Amino acid sequence: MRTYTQLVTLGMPDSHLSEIRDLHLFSDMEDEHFQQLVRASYVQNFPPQIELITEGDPSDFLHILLSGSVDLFSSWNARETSMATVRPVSTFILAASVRDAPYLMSARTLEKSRIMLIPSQDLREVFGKDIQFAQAIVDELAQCYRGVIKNTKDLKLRTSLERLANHLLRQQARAGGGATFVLDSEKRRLASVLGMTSENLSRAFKGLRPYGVEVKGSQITITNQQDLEGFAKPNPLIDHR
Amino acid sequence: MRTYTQLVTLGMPDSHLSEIRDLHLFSDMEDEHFQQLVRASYVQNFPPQIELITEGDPSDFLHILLSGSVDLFSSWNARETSMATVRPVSTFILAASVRDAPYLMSARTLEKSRIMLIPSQDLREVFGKDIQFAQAIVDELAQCYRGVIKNTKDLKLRTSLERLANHLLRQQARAGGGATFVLDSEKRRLASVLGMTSENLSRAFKGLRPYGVEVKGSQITITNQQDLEGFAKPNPLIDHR
DNA sequence: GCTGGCAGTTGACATTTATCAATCGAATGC
DNA sequence: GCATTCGATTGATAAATGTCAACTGCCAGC
Repeated sequence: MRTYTQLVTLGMPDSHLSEIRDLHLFSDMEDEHFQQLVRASYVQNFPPQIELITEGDPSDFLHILLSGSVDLFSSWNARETSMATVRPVSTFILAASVRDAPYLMSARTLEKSRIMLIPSQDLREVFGKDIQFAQAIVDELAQCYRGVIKNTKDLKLRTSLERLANHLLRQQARAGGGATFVLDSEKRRLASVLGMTSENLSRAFKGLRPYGVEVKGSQITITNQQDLEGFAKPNPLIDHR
Repeated sequence: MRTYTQLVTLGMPDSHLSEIRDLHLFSDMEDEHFQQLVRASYVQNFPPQIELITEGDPSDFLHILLSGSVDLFSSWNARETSMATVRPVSTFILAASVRDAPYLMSARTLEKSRIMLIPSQDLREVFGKDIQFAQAIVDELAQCYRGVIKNTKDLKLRTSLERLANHLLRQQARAGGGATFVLDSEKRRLASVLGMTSENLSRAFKGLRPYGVEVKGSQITITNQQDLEGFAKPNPLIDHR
């Protein structure tokens, strides 16, 4: 297996390698240690709709999404919810890897995706001897933690209409701040991420019309920024992402 | 201020010090580094209902609750919700400290509490030179992260009745597993933690009566363990705490 | 042993959200 | 070009949850 691993790794284009090296997680670590991680890892292409990991399974690899997109989701009692969307270039399930604990979420590709896998064991080994890397992992974990806390506040303190309004404002900002932008996920996934049904999302979009939100397919136009912000009341302690 | 700090620190009873030393977070670190942290820190007693930290403020200290209990809560738009209850001996707002970022939650004492405060700056300094400590922080952070993820799953995948049922099962287990146990917080706080109103919690308790839950004040008796578990469907990927 | 205050409960009602079924509409395949 | 499929929408309805007001019961303080 290690042989296969190396073969695949050798096939990794330099562009990807340097992109990974520049990730906050790796940028400050010793070159030798980085090489050690890369040698142990491998890169693979996945088609859309492939379940990469299943909640409850042991966490053998830290995953790094190089291109494409991945849905993190969870199930219980025949219900399912989208927890987050991973976009390149970033890691996912870091917490499970460092704790050597079972995954709490499942992951599936949304589109064709290129993913680097670092064996959790190697991750922990390098972690133990590279303080810069340790620092970076702490930073990344703390950021993830804060992200989930913000999400919890969003869920507990806001109605679904308010969550949608703030989501649109965040997405608008990420898209450059223009009045018109395009939703980056299916509406039913968006509904699940926001903790509602897709029917309810449809109605929520209508409910935002009085505040200056126009919807045409997946294209959103905010015709009255002030009104929308007045309703959404965005807050850096919840919404800054 | 440092003088005051040291004075207070010197007044810390050894029992507390060794208890802190045995905390997972500190147990493996160099003695010298531990001493450095302790010298920089101070310990203080707070009466009940004191707001220790306010969300949005810069995070100057890592807090360690030595005795008493603390409520972590958040507000938005005139609404408020309890995010978690901190019980001794454990840390809180670690993520904000290591990131040097503003608090995302406020904290108030629920009862008379003894709290140790470690300046975030010292924390980060020692962190940079003690790999064991770094390791422990990563572990703690990862655990916190996983806790919040579980909470999010609880909120998004379960109804309030199901959340209450599972909460009772968890609390029962923590209390030793007997059929009768006592709730460890006010019902209105419990309601807020579970993401519901206190009126709704009252009705939820009634709704669990058919599954063998008897309520007398804050004393709960589970008369039919099987029925309750059959309804609650507890799951280690959500409920193990 | 009153009595005021307060957490908790209850009932009536409003709002929010989910469910189910039907339909629309754009994209896909033959 | 037409049928099929699937996501999205809509309407009707049900269920869950929140709100408001009144009331209960217990405890603390005089």
